[in-house]
Amino acid sequence: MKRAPKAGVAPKMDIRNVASRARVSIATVSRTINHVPTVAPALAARVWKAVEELNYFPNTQARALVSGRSRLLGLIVSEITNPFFPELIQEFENVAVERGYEILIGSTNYDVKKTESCVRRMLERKVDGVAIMTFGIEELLLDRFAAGDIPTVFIDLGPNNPRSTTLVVDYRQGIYEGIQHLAVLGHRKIGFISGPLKMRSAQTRKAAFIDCLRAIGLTADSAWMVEGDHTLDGGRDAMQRILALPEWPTAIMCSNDMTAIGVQHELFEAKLRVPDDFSLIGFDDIHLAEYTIPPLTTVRMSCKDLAYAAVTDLISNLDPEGTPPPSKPSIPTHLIVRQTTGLPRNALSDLAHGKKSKARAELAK
Amino acid sequence: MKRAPKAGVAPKMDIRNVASRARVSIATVSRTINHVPTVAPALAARVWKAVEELNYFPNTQARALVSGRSRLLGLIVSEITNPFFPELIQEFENVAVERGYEILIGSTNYDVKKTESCVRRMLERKVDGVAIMTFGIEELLLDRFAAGDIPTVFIDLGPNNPRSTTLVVDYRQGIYEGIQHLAVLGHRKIGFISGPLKMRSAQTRKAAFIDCLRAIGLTADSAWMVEGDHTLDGGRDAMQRILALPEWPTAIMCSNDMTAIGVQHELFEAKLRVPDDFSLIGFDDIHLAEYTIPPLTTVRMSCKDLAYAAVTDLISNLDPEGTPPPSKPSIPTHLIVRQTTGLPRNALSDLAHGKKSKARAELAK
DNA sequence: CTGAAAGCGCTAACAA
DNA sequence: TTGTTAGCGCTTTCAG
Repeated sequence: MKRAPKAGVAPKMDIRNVASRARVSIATVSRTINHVPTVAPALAARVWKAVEELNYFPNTQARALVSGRSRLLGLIVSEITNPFFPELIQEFENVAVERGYEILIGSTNYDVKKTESCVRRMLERKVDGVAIMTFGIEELLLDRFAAGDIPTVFIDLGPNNPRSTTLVVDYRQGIYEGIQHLAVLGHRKIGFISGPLKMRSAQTRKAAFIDCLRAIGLTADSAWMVEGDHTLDGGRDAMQRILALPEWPTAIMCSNDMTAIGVQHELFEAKLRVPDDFSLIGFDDIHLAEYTIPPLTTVRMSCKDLAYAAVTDLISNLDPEGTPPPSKPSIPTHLIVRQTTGLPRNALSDLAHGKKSKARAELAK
Repeated sequence: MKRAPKAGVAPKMDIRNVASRARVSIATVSRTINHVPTVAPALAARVWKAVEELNYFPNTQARALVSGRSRLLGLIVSEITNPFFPELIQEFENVAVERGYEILIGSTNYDVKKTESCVRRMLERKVDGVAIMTFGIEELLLDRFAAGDIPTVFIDLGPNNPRSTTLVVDYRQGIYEGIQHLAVLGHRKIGFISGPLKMRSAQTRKAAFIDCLRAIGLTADSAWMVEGDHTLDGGRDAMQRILALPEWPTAIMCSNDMTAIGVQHELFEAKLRVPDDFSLIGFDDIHLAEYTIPPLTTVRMSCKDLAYAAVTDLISNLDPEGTPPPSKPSIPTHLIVRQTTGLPRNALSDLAHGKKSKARAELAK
């Protein structure tokens, strides 16, 4: 325990201390710190030296108060316990921190009360911008932030507001690849477990599914399209409902990976096998997807891309001088084939009976 | 689009607007808002009315600047992508928000650079307190916060500092139950996959494992105690190392659920079965544990309890007038039996040959 | 019980 | 180029 010159508590460093130690005015310190170019190198050097020696760093609150910018970014997700979001949060945080922003996280849990609380907290803390990554537009969110004139970035569909940008995800590509993959394997009866349909992006994914089915000449059977809620429990319940149906599909696409994991579980409980009895495709490609048993075939949507685009858009919307928001390539998605997809059940026996020469032909590929 | 009297942007409400509308001084408004009891009810009523009408809420930055308290709580976790932490974060956030605090999340990813960045960010934002839930004391964290005189709460082992409290988790109980459970099933060769041993709590859990083994008359075989890193990949790799051993244990305890899921995956890839070839016990009981295939037997540690205790301790450490930190019950853990534990492999055939009468006796229970 | 006034630490005119 | 100064919106003495 070395004797410290200063007694335990840090001696409250402020800009004035630095100024006097560097023998300049506080304005010069401020300029130096903020990299205003008009500071004489000699002075700047003295200032930085003092900063080092005193281990000074500016008071964020004061800065925010006077500048009106908090350097806080809001990030609203639907459910922090869905592993997709932590992955997204991590990426988001990385790039935000790198740019000098802190992030405030809010989880809506699909709950109106919680959503309102999120919005209010963000407004109160005066976030400079907010990313709404709930994959579901809630008018609620929209209006409140628009009213506060806070830049926002939404997914899929946002307000038509200059302060707001919209990230568009190309769901269709990945879903198409998935369906194509199933079709090649011989599947003709494909079910779909959607997200909560009150969310726009759940509808979008479902619509994409239906379109893609049609594109390869299949039609969607509405009995096989059931609504989930993007959770494990939801996936399990949805699968239960499908199993209660008089006729079963041979393959199922899920609106996200958690749903698919719930389905796998239900199938396990029902002593049904994946992919022997049911082929299964998820969506998101969370890290866990590689570890399910068997490993999940899924559509990858890069949360890295999403996060990067979100932060970038937000920040460029804040710094008017910054480059204008560049062209918006849509976030791509594509299929990752693992082990939950295989031939439809009975395919082999059907083959043996020569019933499906077409399937055999495709198998041969 | 109704014509708004005010043009789009909110007309920058401040305490002065409220004051003039309520025909009182700003000091009175401040007192009212802060529930200082000495405000005449009549005035208070006028103030609240004005607040309502103007839809006013105080500027957090200004408040923080003058009061020196940011109402921000830091929460440092080791890895936000480990599902245990989002569950913890959610609980933490719930109780913090309820008490009027916002939280700043930092994820260290077991990385020194990132850890330092976390600390610095928290310090810069002037958090009122910080919970270090990394399950691993890093001297680093300690010193920095102690120097800043910021209240902290650690898990397992923290600094001996009045501004700092320590949450103690009763690992032993749950681990003991787990080992007992395995022993009753007839397991005698039990392996352990720890967390990163540079973390204190990983050592603690391992020590608890060894002790419990001894307590029921078994001894730990050091070859079967391998180091993991609390991740899926780590669990998989650790299991690979175990499978490379000349002799295998019949059961494996893991230091957390992610490790166990990694193990399950590796076993699946190796065409080994759980629990037929290996019994498996996890730790944490994340929601997912119920959904693995087969569902994971694990030791539950309530992240709700943890989060609640952490926030409570922190806040009571901030409000000197608040109740002094109450007695510290340790966070309990206990076994949740699901389907990854069963008889040791060959138990049945051994029985048939009458080799293990002892096992038979226990089976009978 | 209430109001006037002095800052909290910093940035951004405006002068020099 | 640098320094002086006026606040940012709020809390908190200190008088009244």
